Amino acid sequence: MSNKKHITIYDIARELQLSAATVSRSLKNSPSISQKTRQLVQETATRKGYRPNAVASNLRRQKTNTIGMIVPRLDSYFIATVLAGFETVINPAGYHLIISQSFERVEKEIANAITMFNSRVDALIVSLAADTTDTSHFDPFIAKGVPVFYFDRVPKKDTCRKFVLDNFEASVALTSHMIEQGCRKIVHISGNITKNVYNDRLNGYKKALVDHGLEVNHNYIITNDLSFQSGIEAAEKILSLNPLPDGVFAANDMCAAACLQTLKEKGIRIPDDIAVAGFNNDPVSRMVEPRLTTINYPGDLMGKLVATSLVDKLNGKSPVKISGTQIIKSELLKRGSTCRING
Amino acid sequence: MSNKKHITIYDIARELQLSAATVSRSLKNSPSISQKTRQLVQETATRKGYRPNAVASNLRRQKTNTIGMIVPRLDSYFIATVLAGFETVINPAGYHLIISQSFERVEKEIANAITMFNSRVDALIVSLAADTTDTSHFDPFIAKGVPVFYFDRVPKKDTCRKFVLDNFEASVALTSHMIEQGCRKIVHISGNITKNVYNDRLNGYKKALVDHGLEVNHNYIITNDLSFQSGIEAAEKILSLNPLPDGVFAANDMCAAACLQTLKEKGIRIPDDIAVAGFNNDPVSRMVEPRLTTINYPGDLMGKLVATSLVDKLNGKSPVKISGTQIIKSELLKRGSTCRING
DNA sequence: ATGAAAGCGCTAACAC
DNA sequence: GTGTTAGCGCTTTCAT
Repeated sequence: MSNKKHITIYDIARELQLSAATVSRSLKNSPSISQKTRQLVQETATRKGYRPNAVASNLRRQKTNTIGMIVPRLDSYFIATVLAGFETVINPAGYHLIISQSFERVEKEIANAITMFNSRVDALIVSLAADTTDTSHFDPFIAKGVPVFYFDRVPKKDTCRKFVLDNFEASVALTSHMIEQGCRKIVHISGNITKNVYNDRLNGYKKALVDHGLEVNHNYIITNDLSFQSGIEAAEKILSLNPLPDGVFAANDMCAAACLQTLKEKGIRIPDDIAVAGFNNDPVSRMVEPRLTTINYPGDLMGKLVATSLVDKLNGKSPVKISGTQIIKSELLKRGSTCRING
Repeated sequence: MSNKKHITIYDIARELQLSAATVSRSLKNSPSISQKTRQLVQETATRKGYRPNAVASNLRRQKTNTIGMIVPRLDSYFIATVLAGFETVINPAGYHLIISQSFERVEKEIANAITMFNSRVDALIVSLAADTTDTSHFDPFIAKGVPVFYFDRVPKKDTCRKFVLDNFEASVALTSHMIEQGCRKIVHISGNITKNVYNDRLNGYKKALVDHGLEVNHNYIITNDLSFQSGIEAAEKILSLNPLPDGVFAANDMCAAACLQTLKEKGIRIPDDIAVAGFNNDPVSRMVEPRLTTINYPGDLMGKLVATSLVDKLNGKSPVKISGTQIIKSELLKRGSTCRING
């Protein structure tokens, strides 16, 4: 913390011949203190370089005004936009954020949860790690009445508060669009299907196929970690399939883009030979050529919704909703990588 | 923080007919407590669901074991890799991280600095906002002996500890490579040149031109915010130049990629008509076609270096270095967007 | 090997 | 309008 001494309210009190209580009240502009005293205290505080000790205040108030957030990784455009939206709401409300990454591993997620709990965050926001199936490491928060909200990667159980995109509907819309463009043999590249987001996308894909009288071919479903590298490997696998597929729908843009690029390098024409689509509307979706058809995932909006709902709850403004799922409408962005008709 | 009650060491002490001091010591495995008592206390703590109150401990110890980090934005691949590297070093050392974003604005950076100070972070790591010129908002940390380390976007003054890439040398190497590929009229797209990173890149570009007997044409230097959108606008500006440039070196990959793509759409052949290069080795650099020549910016390594140096200092293992700059070697990645010879 | 007591800096009843 | 007092939960000297 420091080696040199901090100025405390006692230092100010002594100098002004006042009690610590008066100083404390003046500093927070309590109306029970005279204008004159308040101003005097505030000036003195500024002059002496007083900085309130939030640690002491937090201990005394039993509140930290800190919201903890645990996310799989920070290097995702979607997460970054959620964070941006989230902060714009909670900061004016007097809260700040502490962020940690699980790196997609439960053990780290558990460790982070413990740290957050011990730091006495006022609320916890979580998007689950890839291999998290059990969420009992968040139970202590619930038991102590600390709100735990999930977004994007949420648990199955419905005794919690969740914010998700309409992954299923988005996937149906996207797959249907590909079918309308003439695709009949569509490969789906999925992530870890124990996660709602990937499972819903997979199910939406299947539903659209069935609705259009197409068969679900299990050889056409590839599961990997949706990374850049996996996109390249998926492309190679796709090229080895017989008959050759005429569409690829990957569950994120990074993987879709890498796949598209690799297919092109192998001489496949996009979208004529194989149409390709992604998910998330990540900046990379506009970098590849042709641009990637994808689903707009409004992270900023999601961040704001979660934050607003949370702040309302922390301020006791909303009825205490322990559970409930808020579903955010997605938007299909039709772009060159799937549009055979208008090129 | 909570509405229901937390278990404290007093609860354990009462149950076991011990003093709080003994419980506290047992919990941290102090050798002055008998094995038997220690084990008993630990078992009881687990059974009762005891969770140490870090807030109280921090207040008492005058140390939070928390490192604050202020970055311009989180939606940058480089920053994300720095964070990943940083955490892998500080966590095992018993520290955790609190992150906040300045969104490239000083006012937010100042507000974040105040919050970090009041939260009594044990150290502060900063990469400056675009419009930060004065860094006096970090003085209170210095005054209290809290280490402040800068990385990437660092202040000019050398009375601080900094970690940077060899931006100047990297830029010289990249520009020279373009000249060797036959470029004679190279446009440079720069960011805010009050920032070392952009200023150094600009100067490296100029140096390489001069070294090769080429003239620095100020119409060929475009300054913007290096965003995707700015890349598109820069491309339009470039196409309006007479004579048409034969090379573009943008100070980051996102802008370079957007520019490359826009140029291509306007019928320019890359690299034959115009060669394009970026900076950072962001994933987008491998998404465009041809792939973008760029400078590898090892964020992971930088994060680890900063963290190691900081942990050493916090543990008193290193001589107290108040200042000093550590320069990290970059690497030129020659790719299709500039290579005319082997295409 | 264990306990008593003080105090980190702040806030909030409760007094007057 | 201001002061007194107690205490948030923990750690640590000093005793024993």
